[in-house]
Amino acid sequence: MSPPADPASTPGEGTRTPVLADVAELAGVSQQTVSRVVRGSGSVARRTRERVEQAIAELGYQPNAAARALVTRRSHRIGVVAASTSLYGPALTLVGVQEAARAAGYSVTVVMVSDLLPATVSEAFQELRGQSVDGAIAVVPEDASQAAVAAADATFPCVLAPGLDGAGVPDAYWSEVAAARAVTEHLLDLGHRTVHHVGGPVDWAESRARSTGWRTALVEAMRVVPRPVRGDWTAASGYRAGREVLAAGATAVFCGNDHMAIGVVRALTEAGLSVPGDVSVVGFDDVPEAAYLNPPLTTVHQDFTEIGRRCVRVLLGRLNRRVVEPGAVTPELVVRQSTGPAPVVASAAPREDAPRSPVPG
Amino acid sequence: MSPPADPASTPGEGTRTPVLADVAELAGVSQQTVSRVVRGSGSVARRTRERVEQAIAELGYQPNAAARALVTRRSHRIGVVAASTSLYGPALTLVGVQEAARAAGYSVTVVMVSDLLPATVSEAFQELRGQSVDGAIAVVPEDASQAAVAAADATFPCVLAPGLDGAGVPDAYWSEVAAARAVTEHLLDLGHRTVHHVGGPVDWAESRARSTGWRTALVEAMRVVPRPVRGDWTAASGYRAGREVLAAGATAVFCGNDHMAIGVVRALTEAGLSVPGDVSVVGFDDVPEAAYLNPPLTTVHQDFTEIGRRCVRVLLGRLNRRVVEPGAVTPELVVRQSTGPAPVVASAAPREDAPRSPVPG
DNA sequence: TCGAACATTGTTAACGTTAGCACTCGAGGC
DNA sequence: GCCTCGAGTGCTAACGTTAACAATGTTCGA
Repeated sequence: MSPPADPASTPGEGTRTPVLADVAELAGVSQQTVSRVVRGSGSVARRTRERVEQAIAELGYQPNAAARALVTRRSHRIGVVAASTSLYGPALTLVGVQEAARAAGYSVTVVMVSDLLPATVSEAFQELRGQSVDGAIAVVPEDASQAAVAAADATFPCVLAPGLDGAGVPDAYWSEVAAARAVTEHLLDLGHRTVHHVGGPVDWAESRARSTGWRTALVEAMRVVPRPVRGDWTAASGYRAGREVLAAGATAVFCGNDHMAIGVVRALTEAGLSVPGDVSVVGFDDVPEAAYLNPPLTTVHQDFTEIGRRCVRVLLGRLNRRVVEPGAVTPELVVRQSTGPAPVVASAAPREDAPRSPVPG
Repeated sequence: MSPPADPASTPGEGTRTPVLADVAELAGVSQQTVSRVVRGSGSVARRTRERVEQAIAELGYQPNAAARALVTRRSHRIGVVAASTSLYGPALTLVGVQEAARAAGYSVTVVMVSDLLPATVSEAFQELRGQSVDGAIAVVPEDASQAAVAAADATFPCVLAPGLDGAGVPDAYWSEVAAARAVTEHLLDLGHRTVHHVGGPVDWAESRARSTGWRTALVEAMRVVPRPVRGDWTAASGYRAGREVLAAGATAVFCGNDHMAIGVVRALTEAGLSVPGDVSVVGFDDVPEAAYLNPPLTTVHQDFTEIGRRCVRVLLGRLNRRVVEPGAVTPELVVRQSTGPAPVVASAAPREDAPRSPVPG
């Protein structure tokens, strides 16, 4: 067999990368015609087109994005500002953004921020503007970013990840509130007198939505609302929080995310309590391994990828001066084995069927 | 109080974004002088510089990246090709890449691939080349990508994530082999007669490195080498694999990553076995929640972020025609509570001190 | 006092692409 | 046969920046 006869695969060392003019010369047409073929716009005779296409293939020509962006004022690139962590939610949202952007012919430039100070986030947006992206998505669903997004939006189109669209509270927010309510009610239905809460950082909108849903359900059912414990999304913080709610005598704990729930379960187990025998624990997000934990975790499933896709849809709509409604992605309660009936308090107390009476204190 | 007197924050609707010429006119100098101030190169009189800087601030000028890239032939942007999943390792590596790139004044464009076919990966690199990035990093540590990277590297500088530098086997590979050996020896030292293995996809270099280390340790200790079971990194696949090794009567299982280990532990627990009482399980990667699982998982810690940083260092070095040795990041065995002494086989058998003799069959 | 070296600034020509207009044909209606 | 129309094509001027060179003064040693 002879060596592969693909000239494009061996550009040599001194060879300049081909430009429009090279293709034009080889095909014996003007640059403009080549440009028309490349962009697929305007009318080009079939024979000419074929000749040009062959020349392109032969030279391995690829249009220069910078030059195109310069003259078009469109880079076909969108920016994403994301929290530097590898949190499950943001990571998956990014996947969705990628997917949708690529499908629409856009590439994605990511800027990660290490902290969530307003200044840092603003700076990230400035950096993106400097990179001449067409628009940006903030996957930093933080309060801090809200102001930064609003400010940056004056300069170039920006979208906040959960779907907050500049004004008004996003549907996504209320979906999470509803899901958190469902979780709490599920626990109450199991006979727990009240539900403790291990929330995420208060400055995350998601955190607040979940806490709000939990509190609302409790208040509506006229139960005591225990003081929520705050974590930072990590299992380590969940562990610490777990020891706290343990000391508070909780029988049911709703956690702001699955990782914190893992930590809570650990703290409980270490103290000799069984989940769900003694204490029920619920997470949020439904990380892929949630179903395989010990015990399999009851949690709320979220379609983060879809959230990312919708962000792109909204942003791309904005670029074309259209307003696209993101619509809500409904999170769904997934009951597994970390939740169960409330433990019978007194040792030999007869099993009550529905201990639904308002708590004494 | 009067409204804030910051003209930059309210560019209005019809205002064109300012360009070099605008700044030059306002400052009463030539474009070139402004350019020099912006780039910080060349010599500019102090007074002139101050005047220009003020004009820049007043106009909120920001250089146009596209124009700069066009003339400089440097976009100051690097590309990353990553697997579309939100796997812990790649996600964290990306964080490291981001961090280092940003520190060096580069921004990062990410292309995610949904599958790992050579054609798909090659296409991703082509797309990046079209985006005129200065270089690219493959965080798709897959065999398929290796060829694609090599091919793309002919066109523009590319680096493969674990540190494979075009030729030769990377240090990173051997580090993983060593770590896997350490795991296996740890298990053997605990008295297990052999160690079963739940590996990742065979076409991942990491997978093979880990499997190789495991096999080597077993062979050196003259133990039977059980047929490894393959998973796909997910807990679900680990669960299925767990049932297999269970049927094979394993007393020690080394998993290719933590998530599969979670699945294995689940399968074991479900079958009424205790970990580590009946079976010891080890993971790989040390995801943050590993320490809080039930039981806390013995695993191998990896500094993925550092790997990402080093990739950038190597790539940026390449851009400046320097060869930078990535160096190896040594993974470290973290012993927690999922590993313990081998169970005593016969009910009342006297406890052997070191059951190190070669296995019967 | 003169010229050389230097610091500072300006002028001009790229970089690779696309938009806008102008041009050349052949076909078809009158 | 003339005019109009449209398809197909080419020419020219941007887009916003930087590199290379040229043109100023300015300073300093001889």
